[in-house]
Amino acid sequence: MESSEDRLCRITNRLRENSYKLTPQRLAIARVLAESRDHPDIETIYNRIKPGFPRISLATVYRNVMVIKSMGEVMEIGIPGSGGRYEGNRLDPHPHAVCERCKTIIDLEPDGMTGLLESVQRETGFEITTHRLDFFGLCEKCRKDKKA
Amino acid sequence: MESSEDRLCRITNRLRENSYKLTPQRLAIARVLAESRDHPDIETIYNRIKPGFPRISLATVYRNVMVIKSMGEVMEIGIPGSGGRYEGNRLDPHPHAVCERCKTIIDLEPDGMTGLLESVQRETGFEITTHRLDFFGLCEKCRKDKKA
DNA sequence: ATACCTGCAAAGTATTTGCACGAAA
DNA sequence: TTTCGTGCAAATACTTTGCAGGTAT
Repeated sequence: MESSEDRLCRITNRLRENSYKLTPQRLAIARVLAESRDHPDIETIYNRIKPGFPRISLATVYRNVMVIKSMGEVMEIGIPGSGGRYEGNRLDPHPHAVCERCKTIIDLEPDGMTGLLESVQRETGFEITTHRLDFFGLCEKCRKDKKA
Repeated sequence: MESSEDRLCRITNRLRENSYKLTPQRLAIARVLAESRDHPDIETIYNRIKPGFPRISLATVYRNVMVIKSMGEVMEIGIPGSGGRYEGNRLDPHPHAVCERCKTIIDLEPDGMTGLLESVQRETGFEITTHRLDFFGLCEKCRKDKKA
């Protein structure tokens, strides 16, 4: 996996390329995305930034995550019954295991998706840009907690 | 594929089993779900019912889709940047091709997912209840429209 | 008769937008 | 200096909830 620093560099380069100004808030948001090994939602990102920027607003976080997403440098993982979750440390589509109880998201390794992808393009006539493969269920911890 | 009538029967039976009253509005919502070959959102369901029930409220549609979903008789397809979409005519998880421009959703046939599923359970310790595999891109029509 | 449902309006969430001031280039 | 970005507050969109009257069983 690319290092957090590499990811951050890449994001800031893309911001420059696209003539976005490198404000401290924007950089802080990019850093949180690049460094996160979990899959934070907007509010979590906001809370991680607040210690360094006590006056930052939620709107700024929304705006900048959207900017970075529009450049394709962060992926949104939408899970039913909760706001968007974001993954900025890797950009290749890969499967997730989502716990429906505690909302934990675990990254899985991609598996022969390419063959599948080609056959979908052929069958549907779609030009496929990305995909998602997510498994839903209960993680080990929640299985135990439920019994107790 | 199960016929719409079979699907509707199954849903009404499950409603009875769970002691839900069979109100005309509830039945109308179940029928729309059972008959839809597309993937309507709440408002679309509402609009399809309105001709027969001009005074039905959006809240009733929300409530009943939720009831039917809680019995596992309709699947929710969440796509980023739009409200929930619902699929009531088939219950087996299967892949979709989603057009990011016009939001059309096309059903695909499931493909050797079971092997993949087992290895995920083994690797993560999750108890997997369902999954989703969705491909995003541009449908043929939107590809042409974009060029024009 | 009873418990559940409905429509309406109000309240919640989550997210976006208008604006005046401030900061990056 | 110019253009863009920020924080704030208001607006929007989507969904849920409280309630009084109505309906299925």
